[in-house]
Amino acid sequence: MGKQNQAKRHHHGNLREALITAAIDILGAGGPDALTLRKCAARAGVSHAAPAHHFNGLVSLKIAVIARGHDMFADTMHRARDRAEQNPHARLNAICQGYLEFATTHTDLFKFMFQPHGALPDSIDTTTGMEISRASMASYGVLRDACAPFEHDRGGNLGTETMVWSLVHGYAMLFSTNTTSQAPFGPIPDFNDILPKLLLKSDPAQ
Amino acid sequence: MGKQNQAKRHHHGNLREALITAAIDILGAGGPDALTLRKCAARAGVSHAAPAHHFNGLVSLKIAVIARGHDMFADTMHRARDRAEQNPHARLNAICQGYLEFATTHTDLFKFMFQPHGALPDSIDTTTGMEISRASMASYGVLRDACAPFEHDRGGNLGTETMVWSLVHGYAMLFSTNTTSQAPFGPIPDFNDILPKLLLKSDPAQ
DNA sequence: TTTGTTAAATTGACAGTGTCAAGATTGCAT
DNA sequence: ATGCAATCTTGACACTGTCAATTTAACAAA
Repeated sequence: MGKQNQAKRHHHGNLREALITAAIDILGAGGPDALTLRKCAARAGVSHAAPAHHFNGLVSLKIAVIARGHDMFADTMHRARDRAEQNPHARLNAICQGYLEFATTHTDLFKFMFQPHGALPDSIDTTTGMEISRASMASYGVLRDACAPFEHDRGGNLGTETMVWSLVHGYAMLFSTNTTSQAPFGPIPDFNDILPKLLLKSDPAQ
Repeated sequence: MGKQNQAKRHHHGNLREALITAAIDILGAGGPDALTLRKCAARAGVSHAAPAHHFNGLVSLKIAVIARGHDMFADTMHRARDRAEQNPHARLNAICQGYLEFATTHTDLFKFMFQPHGALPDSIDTTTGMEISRASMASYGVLRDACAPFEHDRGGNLGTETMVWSLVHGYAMLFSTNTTSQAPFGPIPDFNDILPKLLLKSDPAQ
C-alpha cells in the first residue's frame, strides 16, 4: 500500500490536500473559531510549521477551504438539477433546492464561504488564488445558466439572476439554521412556495 | 467636568459602554479578526483583564456589539420609513432602502451581525442576553410591521415577510460589497427595480 | 554511484491572545 | 467608621500565527 510506504516518510506526499480536508473536518466539528493552522497540522500528522510551505498563512488556507466548499456546492446543485424534469422551471427550482440542501447539510461551511476573511489579493498564494476564482465562478455559473432561459424586461437576464440569487441566498442565510438568538419565528414557508411567485412574474411567456 | 474628575479614578464609570463602542470602532477599522478583548481594553484605557468583569468572555462582547448593531440598524430603517410617503408600498420600499443603506455604510458591522459566533446560550451573561433578544426582535419588527399590510394567500403575512426579508437580505449580503474574490459581475440591478415585482405579485389588491 | 540542488518538514523562538487566580482599590450602605 | 461588594490590576498559563535556522528527503546531472 502506498500509504504504508509513505507512513514513515519525511515528506507527506499530499499535505496540501490533507490540510484542506482536515480544515473542513475541524470546521464542521468545532465551528470557525476552532479552525487553526496548528490543529490542521496535527490532524495531518505533521509539525506545526509545515502548513507554511503550502499556504501563505492562515488566510490562504481558509480561502482554499472556501474553494473546496464551492466545488461541493456546485456538485450538490448539479445533482439536484440532473434528477429534475428537463424544463426551465423545474431545472431552476431543482437548483435552488440544491442550494438550500447544501446550506442545510453543510451549514458551517456554507456560512464560512460567505464571510469576509480580510484576504488582500496579494496575501494569497497563486495556487489558492487560481482555485478560488475557478471554483466560485463555476458554482455561480450553475445558477446563472439556470436563469438564462428566463428573459427579463430590463437588463437582459441579469435581473433574474440577481433576484433569484438574492432570494435563495437570503433564505438560506436566514433560515438554514437559527444562528444565535435570532428573533423567534413561527413556521417558515417552504421555498417551493416562494420561488414560483418570482418566476411567474419574471417570465412573460408563462 | 465629570470626565476630568473621573480621569484618575480607579473605577472607569461606564466601562461596559466604552468597551462596546471601542469594539465597534475596532471592527470598522480592522475587520472581525482585529476585534480583540485586549485591544478594546487598551482603547478604553483599562487593563487587559478588566473586560472580564463586564462580559463573560469574548463571545459575550461580540454579542453585545451585535445588539448595538441592531439598534443602529433599526434606527436607520426607522428614519428611512419616516421620511417616505405614508402608504404601504412606499413604506416597505423605504425600509428596504434603509436596510441596504445600513448594509452599505456599515458593511463590516452588518456582516458581523449575521455571522455565527459559536455562542452557547449559557455562555452569555444575562445583561447581554437580554440586550440581544430585545434589539434583534426590535429590528426584525420594523420589517415585519411594514409587511403586515400585504396579505398573502397562504400562511397569513408570514409568507410576505419571509419573501421580502430573504430578498433584501440576500441582496445586501451579496452586493453590499464584493467580499473576497467573488465571481465577476456586470452592473447589478437596483433594488428599486426588484422589489416591486415581488410586491405586485404578492398583493392581490394591486 | 556520487554529488549538488531544491523542495519539504522540523525545531525553536517570539509577540499576541483569551482566560483564570489572587490581590489591590474604590464606592456605598450600614 | 466600618464592612462589604463591585471594580480594576497584576501575574501567570496555554494556545495561536509567523518567522528564522536547520535537517531531511527527493531528484537531476555528472
